[in-house]
Amino acid sequence: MASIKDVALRAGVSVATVSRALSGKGKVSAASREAVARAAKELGYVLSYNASSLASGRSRNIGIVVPTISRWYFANVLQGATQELNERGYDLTLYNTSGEQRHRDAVFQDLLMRQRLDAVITVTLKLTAPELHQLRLVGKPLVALGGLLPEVSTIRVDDFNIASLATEHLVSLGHTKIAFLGGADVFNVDFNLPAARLDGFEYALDQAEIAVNPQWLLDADFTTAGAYQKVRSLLSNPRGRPTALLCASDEMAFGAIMAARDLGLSLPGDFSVIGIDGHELGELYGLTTIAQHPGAQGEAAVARIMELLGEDGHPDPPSPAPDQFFPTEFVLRTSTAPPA
Amino acid sequence: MASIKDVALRAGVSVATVSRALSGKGKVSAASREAVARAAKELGYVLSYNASSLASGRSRNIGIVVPTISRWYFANVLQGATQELNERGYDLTLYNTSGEQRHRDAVFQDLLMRQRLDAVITVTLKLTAPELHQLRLVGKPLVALGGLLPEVSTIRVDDFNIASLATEHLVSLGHTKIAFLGGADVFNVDFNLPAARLDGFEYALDQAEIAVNPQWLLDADFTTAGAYQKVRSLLSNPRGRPTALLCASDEMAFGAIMAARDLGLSLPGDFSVIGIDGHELGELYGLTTIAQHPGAQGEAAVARIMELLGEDGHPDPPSPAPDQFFPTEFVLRTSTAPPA
DNA sequence: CTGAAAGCGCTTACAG
DNA sequence: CTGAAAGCGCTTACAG
Repeated sequence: MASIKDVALRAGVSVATVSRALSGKGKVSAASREAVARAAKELGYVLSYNASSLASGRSRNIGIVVPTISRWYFANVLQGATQELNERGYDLTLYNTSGEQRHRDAVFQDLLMRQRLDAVITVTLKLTAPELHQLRLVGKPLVALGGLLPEVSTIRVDDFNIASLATEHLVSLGHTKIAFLGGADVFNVDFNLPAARLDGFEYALDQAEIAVNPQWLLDADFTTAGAYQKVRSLLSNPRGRPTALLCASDEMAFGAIMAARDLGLSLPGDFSVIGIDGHELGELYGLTTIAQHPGAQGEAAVARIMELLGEDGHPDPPSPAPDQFFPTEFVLRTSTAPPA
Repeated sequence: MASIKDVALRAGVSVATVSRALSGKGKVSAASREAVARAAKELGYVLSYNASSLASGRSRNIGIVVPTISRWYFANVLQGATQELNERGYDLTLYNTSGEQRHRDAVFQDLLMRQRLDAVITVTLKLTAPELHQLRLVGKPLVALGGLLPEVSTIRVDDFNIASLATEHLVSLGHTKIAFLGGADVFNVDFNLPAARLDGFEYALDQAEIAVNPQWLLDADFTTAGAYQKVRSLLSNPRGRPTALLCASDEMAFGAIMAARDLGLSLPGDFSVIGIDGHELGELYGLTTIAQHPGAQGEAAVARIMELLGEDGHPDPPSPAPDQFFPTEFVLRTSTAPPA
């Protein structure tokens, strides 16, 4: 492969001039610039990122750490982040801790440390003190998506408020027998995100002076199948069942709807369901939900990283200021209605 | 951050010895090895991958190019690939062409070319001649997942056979009025994968001497919602409807099942559905399907890459690609039964 | 088994 | 505006 020397030789200038011409930094005469461009093109030259990074200390490479990939929220965050990074000419190095401590250790102790990254985005991961310390050691910008980390730039939705709003919607429809399906701690994702949503739920009920039935506070594993089982049991209790349910994720809400239908209940007449997420399938299910746009969150995380890197050459999408919550959207469909 | 020099100084040896001790290559006395290990640990030393790569020509970094992330198959391929790579101490650089030519060009013309990778995995992408040429220029091992590429090591399932098997299953149950729901070309994924599955379908019907009804050959966009619309129309045709349907993906099969139910049909009594994929949700839907284990495919792609890189990481003389089909699995559940 | 030294391919003060 | 040169932090023949 052609190196910068070959280009310099062919263009009849020094390597320094080639570097300046190609990077656009520093003054270069129009003539030199053109000669370099031509020579580079003729030789099919592409610069070595390793060499460039070593010399300049900048990698144009962002690391992103996720607890899993094959779940709706994370796949969509990645989708948004990759597109935005691609747009800016950055590479993305993907680390998947897979909820396994062994993988997680490997990521934080080895992979992340190797100075190949300009910055790091963590998604829904509660870093331990040693992990945070490690990252600080490396001295790279860090943005946390989906949860609060001490002294770290964070992008997140207002889980408490989302759950409270969803609950208020059910209450305003006239429901008083309302259940909550939260998520158990999975993937080492322990931001108490489920807890914040549960708090919002209880707060809204409290405001409406509706008693919380502890039997109707459930947990599943954030999957459709897991929710199906729980809700099926919930609705089959011979001592009575709720008329409405708030699910902490849309995927769980799908399972809830399937369970209700399989039991012969008609929706929303017999049973109202509201989710949280904004999953594409929600439309088909007629699911009322609160959309949180994970793709846009991924983009926002990248935009914030670029700000931190001082890379403001691009018209940044309106990323919320550091201490604001990422905006969400109430989507009314047909899975919620007044109780029969 | 501590550099190799600092370690050498502290351990009282040369940088060459440090390099050899830490990499495990070359002879080093036990005493030196130990001194180096201790010094490195005390200083919290991690080597610079950029410098290491530049000097050695090896990156311990694999590129993977996907047409999208937020679709079941791709998310699961990535899940498998990241875990396997993590296990081996490799980084993964993720490129998402997003089905947009602009992104695709950026990936192939720029990002991929920058010599930061040891090898490349492409997923369900039919590379153009220039793209293949570019990749060859870089001279890195290449593995194609999900489709056949000329002179490229390939991992793929036998789409023709899968579709044929699924069709035979319906035929063996006694169905003669069988429809097929394929996938339109999306994401620039144009391996004629849908075509291969259609061919298998038609072949099996032909073997059974059952005529293909051209009205029952449908296309959707591989999404549940898209399939729902198509199947709803299919089943509402007043001139008669099929008693069974083969869907080219499980996600589409879910849409088909939802459509049939919404029309008041009972499954599988009135209508049998079989999918292809092995999606987790299939269990909940009782979907009979042919599982293709994308996570395992991702792992297999990584394993093949490692073979191509050779044990010491240097490309071996190209051995003939072991062009076997990736194994799939027939999963019988309750969505298929003899026609009423 | 070990070290001095060349070299990987760039970037960037520095001096002109 | 331009070039010579030092340096980024490693690896790896080469010679002991």
